[in-house]
Amino acid sequence: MNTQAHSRTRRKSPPVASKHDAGPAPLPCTGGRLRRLTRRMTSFYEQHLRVVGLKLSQYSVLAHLGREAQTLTHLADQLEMDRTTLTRGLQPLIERGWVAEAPGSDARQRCFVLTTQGERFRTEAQRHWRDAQLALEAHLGRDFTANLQAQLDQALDRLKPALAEDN
Amino acid sequence: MNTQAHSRTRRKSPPVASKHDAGPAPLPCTGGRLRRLTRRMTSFYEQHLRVVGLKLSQYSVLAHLGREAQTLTHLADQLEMDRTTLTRGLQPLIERGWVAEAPGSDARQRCFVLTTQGERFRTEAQRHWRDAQLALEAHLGRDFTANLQAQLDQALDRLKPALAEDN
DNA sequence: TTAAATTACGTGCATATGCACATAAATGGG
DNA sequence: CCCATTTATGTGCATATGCACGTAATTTAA
Repeated sequence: MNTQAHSRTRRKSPPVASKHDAGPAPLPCTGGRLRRLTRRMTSFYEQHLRVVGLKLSQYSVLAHLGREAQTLTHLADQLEMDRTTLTRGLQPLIERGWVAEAPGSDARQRCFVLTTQGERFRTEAQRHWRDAQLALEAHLGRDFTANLQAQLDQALDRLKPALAEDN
Repeated sequence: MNTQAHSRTRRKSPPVASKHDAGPAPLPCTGGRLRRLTRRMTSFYEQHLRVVGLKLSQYSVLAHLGREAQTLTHLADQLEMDRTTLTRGLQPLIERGWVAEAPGSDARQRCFVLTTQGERFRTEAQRHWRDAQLALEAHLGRDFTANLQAQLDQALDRLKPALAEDN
């Protein structure tokens, strides 16, 4: 399924370091690496979540929902994701009956809660998420993972003001 | 624009650790954090790349292209991204005249090169990318960034076999 | 109270992401 | 030389991502 059968045979012409090579060996881009790792990591989690038919993002949303209704914007803030992304991301969860709209105090806002069914489902999904998390930790090493996690959190924290700085 | 005005008023009921709270404070998910950080970081880079109308991913592709034609699959391998994602991602770059298709030895494969125009453009884009990278380093701290980078690379490396393990 | 500013949201657009499936070209046996 | 397999790629589908723009409800100011 996962066509990862690459780089098993050296290409015929050994990569000479010509100035106009095919791969100019780009300067290290932190953002690029991050995106790469995210792709792999997401794929890793989703191998476990596949049995419950969830994307990692969807699990994240469920994990942040509860029985107390939350505004779309509030939830988006919690998840630190774009509001409009969340709007669309909630759709499939609502259709599958895991999330429902609840009346809000303000006529403008849409409030969401986990349904009873959704709560049950989340518990099940959580087991698979946990498997993934544990598998990941086993694979990367406990300490390494903890370290990485801390590093990510710090970066997240330090990056927070940057986005709002010219507001 | 960035509606960061949240959590300014405590919810009426102080967050008691009730079992059914709105935000159940999900267990730490490395994948989730990674995705979060990627969103922010990407946004950071793209603030600088906006002037040249590039997404970070698009810059990444340009940065990995050269005058020597590369197969789609080969390029995808270099970028460690899905082949089909790249297929579509190349489209706008071709339309804008930065990338061109080159004849390949095999009738099946599509080969791509940077055009002369594309090379010029990439140089320009690279200046903005560099600004972003430097701004990032200034913001997070040199050492921190280097550390993070190393951490990401290690994770990337350790995660490589995992995906192919059942192949 | 009424008009202006603010707030909460939806939608269109352009990409990013990757899986399942389909196809054509190349290759390896027989 | 023909067929089964492998290889390189495309496409449909379902989401993810976020910006620009538009609108309705609410609040604020006059």
